[in-house]
Amino acid sequence: MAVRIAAGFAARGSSARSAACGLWPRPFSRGSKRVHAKGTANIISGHGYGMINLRIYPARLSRCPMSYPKLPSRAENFSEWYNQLVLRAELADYAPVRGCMVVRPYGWALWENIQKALDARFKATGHQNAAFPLLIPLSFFEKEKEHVEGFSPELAIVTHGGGKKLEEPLAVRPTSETIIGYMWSKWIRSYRDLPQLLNQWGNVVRWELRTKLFLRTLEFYWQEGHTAHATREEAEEETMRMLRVYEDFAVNEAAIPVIPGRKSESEKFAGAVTTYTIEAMMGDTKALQAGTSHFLGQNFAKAFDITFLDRDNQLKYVWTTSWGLSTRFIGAIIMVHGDDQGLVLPPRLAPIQSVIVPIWRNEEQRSRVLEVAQQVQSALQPHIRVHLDDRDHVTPGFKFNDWELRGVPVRIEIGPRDVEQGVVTLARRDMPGKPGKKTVPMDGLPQVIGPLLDEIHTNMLRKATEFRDAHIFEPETYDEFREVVGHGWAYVWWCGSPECEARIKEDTKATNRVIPLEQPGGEGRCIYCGAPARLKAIFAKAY
RNA sequence: CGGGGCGUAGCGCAGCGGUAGCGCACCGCGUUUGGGGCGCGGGGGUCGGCGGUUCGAAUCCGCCCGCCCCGACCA
Repeated sequence: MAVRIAAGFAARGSSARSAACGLWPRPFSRGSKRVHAKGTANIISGHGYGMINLRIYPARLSRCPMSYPKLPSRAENFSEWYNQLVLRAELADYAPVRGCMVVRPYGWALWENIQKALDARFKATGHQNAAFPLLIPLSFFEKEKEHVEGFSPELAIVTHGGGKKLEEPLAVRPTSETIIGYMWSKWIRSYRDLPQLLNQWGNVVRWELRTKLFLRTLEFYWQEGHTAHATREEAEEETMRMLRVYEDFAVNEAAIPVIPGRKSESEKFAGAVTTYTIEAMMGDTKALQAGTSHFLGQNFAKAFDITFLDRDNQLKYVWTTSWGLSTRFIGAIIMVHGDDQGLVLPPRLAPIQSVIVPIWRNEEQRSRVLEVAQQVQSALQPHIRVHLDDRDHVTPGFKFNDWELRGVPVRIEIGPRDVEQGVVTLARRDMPGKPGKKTVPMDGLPQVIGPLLDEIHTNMLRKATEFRDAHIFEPETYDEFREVVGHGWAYVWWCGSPECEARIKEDTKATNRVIPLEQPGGEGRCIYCGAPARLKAIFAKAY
């Protein structure tokens, strides 16, 4: 069993400060003391996070830390646009450790709203939350062959504790199938103990080589659901049920259209029998796996000896599933909806759903306008997450840009003219400029704002869907295929062979993203080899 | 780890042997405020680190550390 558990061989000496990144704050770069054995993380401090359920939307966001000339446009450099937007909107920042990020209050508030929306759905489908430890005996990873092969290269390993070398190294969890499997083998005796329907909110560590804020960081936050069932059918149903939960969440909370489907053998989770995904198209047409649900069969049951005595008095292995959605999803929200002005947050998840920007010319107007603004704030507070921007050291124009950068769905402008007439001016983030502006009476605002947020949600979903559909192509020939994966997705017949996938990847960088659940039926010819094919799959470049 | 680009004020940069600079941001005062206002004044630096060359190093040389992009691996 020559399994080498190597933690990331962090690119030592591999170059770089940023040319491109010269534009934003750099992490500390000095005073680093040498780390121990190459490839091992030595001391890990757990990152617990509390279940903070107060409704924090920062009472007063600090001003933009950077000089603020404009964001690069999406068309000119999508990657730069993304990096700068995350920093400027104060969603996250680089941590002193390569590949790690700090999620700032505004970003965390967004994550909390994601958590709330998902958690409610998990509870509604019968799951309970629990917490398993961050540290897992290294030996656990050797029990399931594919799992160890998949995860070994990216484990962070703790070798010392309390000043001494540990007898058995501990892995910082990259996912919790193993530790949960171990516990289930203790807890499960009979069919009466099934199903086990658990979920955990937490953080995991995977020693990735190439990182990007939210999309791929060494440590990330997520939810991992784990269930165990008496029968295969029940476990398969669970896998699909949770896939549909993710789909529902993406569409109805985040306004992100997704394609639910199955992953090919080469793309599936290490240790799964079948992996399902919700696949989303980003604004640069690249694909992103936005959530996954795995049918694990009896692989982990056998590795961890999770058995139960069934009604028929036979000892059987359980059937397990796992499913997860991570802070990566925030990256999806940014890249699906964002525009050249900045974030466009889906109203149901936005930390601040509406911001009030008061406008005045002199002291007298200031007090009058502010008073009205506060009344409007109070009137809206029971209904929506509203923030009054009463900063007086920046101009209204600055605030407009600032809140647009931060993606607040609705801006409420209140100036002397509005006060005079008993109205407010609303500006929609999803419709820049005059078309998105309208004047409404102050009185009816609480009744108007809810439907407006819904309309914005619907409009965002429609736009994202139209964009996606306009960039899904059905090439007939391989030449056409090569051409379209440069600027969109290719929806094509595929014979099912891993070799064709591998060749396509090597040739075009496009991978098999998803085999949609919804299939046209019939038969075609594999886009690569021309053999008879019964499946249509989506190939695309991906994050 | 392979290829490329880099490290000077919070951010972006100039300076490239002779006292550390500019723009933005920040602080104060005034004036402004319906789409990133303006003026005046002010604070802020072990020039990534260590060593070498030199009368003198941000600048030349060596080693190290770190960052970003592309590639191989991935939620």
